[in-house]
Amino acid sequence: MSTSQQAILVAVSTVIFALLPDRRGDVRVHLPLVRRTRDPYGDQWALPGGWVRQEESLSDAGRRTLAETTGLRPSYLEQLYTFGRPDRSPGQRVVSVVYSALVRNHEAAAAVEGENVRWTSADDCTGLAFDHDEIVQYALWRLRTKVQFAHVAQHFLDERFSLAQLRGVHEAVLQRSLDPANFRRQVEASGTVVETGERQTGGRHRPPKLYRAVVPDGSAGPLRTAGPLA
Amino acid sequence: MSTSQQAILVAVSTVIFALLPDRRGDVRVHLPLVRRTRDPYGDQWALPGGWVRQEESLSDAGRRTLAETTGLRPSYLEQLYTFGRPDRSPGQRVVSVVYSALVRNHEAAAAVEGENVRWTSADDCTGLAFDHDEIVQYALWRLRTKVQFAHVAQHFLDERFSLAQLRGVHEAVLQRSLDPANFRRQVEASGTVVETGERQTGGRHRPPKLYRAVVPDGSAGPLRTAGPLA
DNA sequence: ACAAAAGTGTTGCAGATACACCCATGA
DNA sequence: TCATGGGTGTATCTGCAACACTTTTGT
Repeated sequence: MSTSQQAILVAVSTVIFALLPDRRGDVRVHLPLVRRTRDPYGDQWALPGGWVRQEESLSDAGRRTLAETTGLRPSYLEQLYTFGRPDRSPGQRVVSVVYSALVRNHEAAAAVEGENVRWTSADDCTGLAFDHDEIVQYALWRLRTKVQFAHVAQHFLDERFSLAQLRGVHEAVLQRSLDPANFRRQVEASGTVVETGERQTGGRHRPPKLYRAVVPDGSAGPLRTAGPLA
Repeated sequence: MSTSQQAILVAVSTVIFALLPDRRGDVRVHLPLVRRTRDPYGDQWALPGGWVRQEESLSDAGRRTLAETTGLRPSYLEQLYTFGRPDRSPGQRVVSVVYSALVRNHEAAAAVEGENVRWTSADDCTGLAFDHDEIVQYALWRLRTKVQFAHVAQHFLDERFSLAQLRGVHEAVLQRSLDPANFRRQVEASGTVVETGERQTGGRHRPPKLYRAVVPDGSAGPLRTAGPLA
């Protein structure tokens, strides 16, 4: 036997975060779920995902299955963790490589909401199929402990944004208010966003400067162009 | 088709770090390599690893294949990343879940060094089979950017250790010298190590206090008993 | 007594927080 | 002119790096 085992299936799942208003109008972290149609956990809600095909990369599989099930097309997926307990899927052995991404609100709107796709508040999202509850908790913990200005700006906001918008994003993610003055200085010191020279007019107040994110990103996985300490 | 694909193989590899003296006597980060006997990359050096069996968890597979190839048995494996480029193994599609661990010197000595197992300095370790060069670089980057007092103490040192020993470990990992006074304060402030009350006698100098690591560890992956911000 | 390493104190710098204050706009 | 949020200045606090200094052992 040159390759002693065959019967392990490789799947991908995706945890997609967006900032949407909940019933009370507060902006909170949400994620899309899909209803399962087949039997392990039939009819229950689960993370978007599917099988990895022979010739596609893991992240491509994540992108493809996400698009197929929800219509979402995030630009950048980050690998989160690989789950492989032998009993995590009844009947067959499945190893799931889980990816995570952030999407802008108008991209989130592209999701084909309906009978089988639904956005849920990430904090009270429970009772999912398989070990997906655990996966969501871990993804949320990672989001909150590793927020970076440029990263969040680039993926939750449009190309140009005001610092107030960026602050709003951080406040929604971290669930606490931040001092505008100190937030501004931190962002400026980080060097990861830069002024565009433009201003946002139209509000009933002084028009804010607009910024854009700088940095190619690739922060949290192999293939970094130039990692820290390198 | 209930499960559309079958032909992806799941493997594990392990990057094991130990602090060993190099030819010049300097303590440096080393890792064990095994010589491949079969053909993709036959005779070349590679990370220890093997196929995941049907009924074992991914980390158990890591433990087992590491023991089979090298004789090493680290207590705690941490998942590093999952590599799955379609072309990373010639001929067949292989997804490799990579784990990392730290071992004490006397544990490292348990490795069956010989014709087919060799410890190498991690920094000038190149020309490995598959994409293993890339994996080693990433593991090393993670080790150096995420050094934590308790974590390193627990896995590189014996149960009781002096702060000088702990400092020596950090200096070897980070490849620079550290101020003893500041190091002591940082460690004490971290609260992750605690005095045992004992002292180390026998050196030709003032006997240092001995410490031991506190904390259940489980720091960098799901299944944390109580993660930050929880 | 001396060497060597353990351990303590002190100072200066850098970044973060808190908060007072001024600025520009729409209504 | 006032309400609203944009934007600046500044005192204070906190943590860390640097380094001088004292203490305790073995020889």
